[in-house]
Amino acid sequence: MKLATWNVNSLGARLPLVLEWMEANAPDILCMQETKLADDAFPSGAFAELGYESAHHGDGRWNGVAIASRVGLEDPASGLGSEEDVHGCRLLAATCAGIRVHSVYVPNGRSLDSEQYRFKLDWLARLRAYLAEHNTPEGDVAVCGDFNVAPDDADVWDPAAFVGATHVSEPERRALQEILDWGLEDTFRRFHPEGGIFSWWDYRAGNFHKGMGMRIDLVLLSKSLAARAVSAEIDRDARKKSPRGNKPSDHTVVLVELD
DNA sequence: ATGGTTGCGAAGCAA
Repeated sequence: MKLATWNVNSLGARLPLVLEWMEANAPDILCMQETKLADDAFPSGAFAELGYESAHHGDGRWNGVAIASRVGLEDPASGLGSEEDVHGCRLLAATCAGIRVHSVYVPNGRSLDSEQYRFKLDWLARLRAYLAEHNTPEGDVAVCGDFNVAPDDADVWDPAAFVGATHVSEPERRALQEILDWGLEDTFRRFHPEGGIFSWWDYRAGNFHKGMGMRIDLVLLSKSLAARAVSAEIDRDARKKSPRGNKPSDHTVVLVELD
C-alpha cells in the first residue's frame, strides 16, 4: 500500500504532471494540497480514468485539498468548522482501505509578526482538537499534507538563514509536536533521521539546484499504521521538469509504503 | 546579492 502527499500548487496547472506521476508510481492513496480549484472544476473524471475515486474541498482561487484513492474512498468530510471556512479550504478527510486519511494544508503564516502567523498557530491547535474529536489514536489514522513547519533544524537547508522566520519557530514546532503527541509519528523521520532531505524548494534563484530547501510536507501515522510502514521516501525527481515536459510544483511528493 | 519565480488573472497578491 503506497500512501503519498503532494502540494501540487494548482491542480489546474499541474494535472498533466500529477497524472503522469500517478501512472508511473501507482500510489494507492494520493493526498493533494493547493489545488486552487472550486469543487465544480475538480477533474474527478481524469482520476477515474486511472482507476481512482476522488474527493475535493475547494472554493476557487486559493487553497483547496483533495484525496484520490484506488482502494476505496468513503465518508468524505471537509473543513474544521465554520471559522476555518472563512480562511479557505484546508482539510479533507476520507476513509480509504480502513484508514482515516486526512489531507491538510496548514496556513503559511507569512511572518512572525503577521496576523496570519497567529491564525496558523490557532489552526494547528484546532487540527489537533479535530483529530481528537473524530478519531482515536488506537485507530488507523493518517494525517498527510503541507504543514508549513519544518520539524527540526535538520529539515532546513541552513537554519541560520531562518532565524526570525516562520516554518521553524518554536511555537510552530510545539504546535506540530502537540499533534504528534496525540498519537502520530513523523514516519519519514524514522527512516531518515539524518535530515537534509527536503520536500519544498522556492522557485526563485535556482534554490532547488542549490539544495536550498525544507522538509515541510509530512505523512503522520498512528501507531498501528506506523508499525506497517516499510519505507518513506521523498521523490526529488518530481520537483524537476518531467520527461514529457510538464512543469513542477515547488513541492514534491512524500511517499510512504505500508505492508 | 533584500534579489529571484510561479499561478491566478489581468494588477497585485500569495507563496
